[in-house]
Amino acid sequence: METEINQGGAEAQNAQPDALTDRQKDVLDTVLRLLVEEGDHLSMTTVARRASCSKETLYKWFGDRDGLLTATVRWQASKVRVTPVDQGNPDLISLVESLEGYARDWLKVIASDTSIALNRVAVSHAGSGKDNLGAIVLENGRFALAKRLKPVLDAGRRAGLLVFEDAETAFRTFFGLVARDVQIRLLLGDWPGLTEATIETDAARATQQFLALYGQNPGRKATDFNGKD
Amino acid sequence: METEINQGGAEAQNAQPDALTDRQKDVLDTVLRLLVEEGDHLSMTTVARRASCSKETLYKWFGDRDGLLTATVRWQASKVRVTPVDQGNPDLISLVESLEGYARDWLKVIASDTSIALNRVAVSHAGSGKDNLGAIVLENGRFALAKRLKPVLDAGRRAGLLVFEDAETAFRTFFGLVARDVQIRLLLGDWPGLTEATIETDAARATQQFLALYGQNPGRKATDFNGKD
DNA sequence: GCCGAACCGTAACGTACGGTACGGTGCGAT
DNA sequence: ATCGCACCGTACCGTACGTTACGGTTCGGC
Repeated sequence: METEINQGGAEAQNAQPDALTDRQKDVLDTVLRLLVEEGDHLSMTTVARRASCSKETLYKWFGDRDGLLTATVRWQASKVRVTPVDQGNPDLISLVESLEGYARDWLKVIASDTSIALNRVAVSHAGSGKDNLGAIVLENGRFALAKRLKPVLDAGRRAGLLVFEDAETAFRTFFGLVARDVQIRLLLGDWPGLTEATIETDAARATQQFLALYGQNPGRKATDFNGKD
Repeated sequence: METEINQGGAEAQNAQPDALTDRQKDVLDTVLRLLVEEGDHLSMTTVARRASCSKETLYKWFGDRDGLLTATVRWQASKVRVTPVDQGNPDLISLVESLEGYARDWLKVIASDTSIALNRVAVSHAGSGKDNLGAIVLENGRFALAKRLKPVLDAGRRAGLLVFEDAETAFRTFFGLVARDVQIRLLLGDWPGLTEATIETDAARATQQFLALYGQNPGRKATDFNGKD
């Protein structure tokens, strides 16, 4: 191990996930596991023991506790990164499949232990602005989803299958129809009973509802609320 | 001051908000203000100093730190309790007004500093199950809204204005259309730009969308997704 | 005027934890 | 062989904070 993640000497800085040693990734995976188990309550000593490394190494690599947490969030984010694929001119079937797929994946993500744990610590830290965990989580969660979904929406509009003025507003409606109260309930410790089966039907229902609102449909004046807000 | 809130001697217990002295309410209001200012980071010493009371009194009244936080959440919850009014046989105008009103109020609540602070601390505590702050917040937030809204939905159905099979599912859709990504973004420190004006238009948009999905409308087969999920 | 209860302010205690220092080990380079 | 380096394990330090203890003050009841 020759490189330190921190730049600038004494100050803890951000770590590029692609510049991580395998060993460092192991440590961050341990932190993730620990976060799921005991939330933000983890101590540097616990991390060091569970990761079989010394605290000195932790501080050398990640600067301080916040740096370790930030690197962990970045590391998890880098693991789920997906490249958006622009579909040229979809038909209704493929559009529905696409939307349902995104809805399914999103529900699976927000219902996963890791996502819940990460969002919890990010929410806790969002209060006192020491770090920007909230921004990172948001950037790799909700905003990343929007970036991947908007090309699909635009393609649907170009193909005449969707009617909307502002892709952002359309996306946020889709987001609301998919997530509903699930995420906040999970974060607050409630268990809305998300199984594989309900995720499937929820994704289908959200997609159908979205199409009912934004689908090209001569019988309904949808433009009343499809504009920018 | 003669009564202690705790029952059972050494253990910290829950406090009925209606059995609170004015002085105790003052203290809890101070805690609320402090929570907004510095989040979960508040210390008993800070509370005592800001509330001009002794730490001994805090512990006598509320048992321990968690008891104080729990009492604070309960106290805030008791302040916003509203009695649901069952409307007999509404017309479309009053139904729309009702729904828009709930949407407006809900958006105002989740965008308020107090709600954000309270939800943040509840989310933090939801990880390690020491207390049930998450359940309390949920019970007085999302579930209270459902309890107040369902009579309205049922009345709308009885009047033939709404078509749905399960009120819970209909409510969750309404919830999703209103809240969308607002709450999670606020909790994570993002600022989605909720002003009085946008809240107004958002509430109207959500209501229109909800009516498009669940409103009685001959031209559209809505029952495809209006069932129970 | 006196007593006791409730309360304030503060000092004190114990502990947990973030952060640092230091001795020891394995290993590649020379 | 041995030097340097990255790392492990652990002891250690300082501090912040939850919790308790205690002396002093106010105030209602007799």
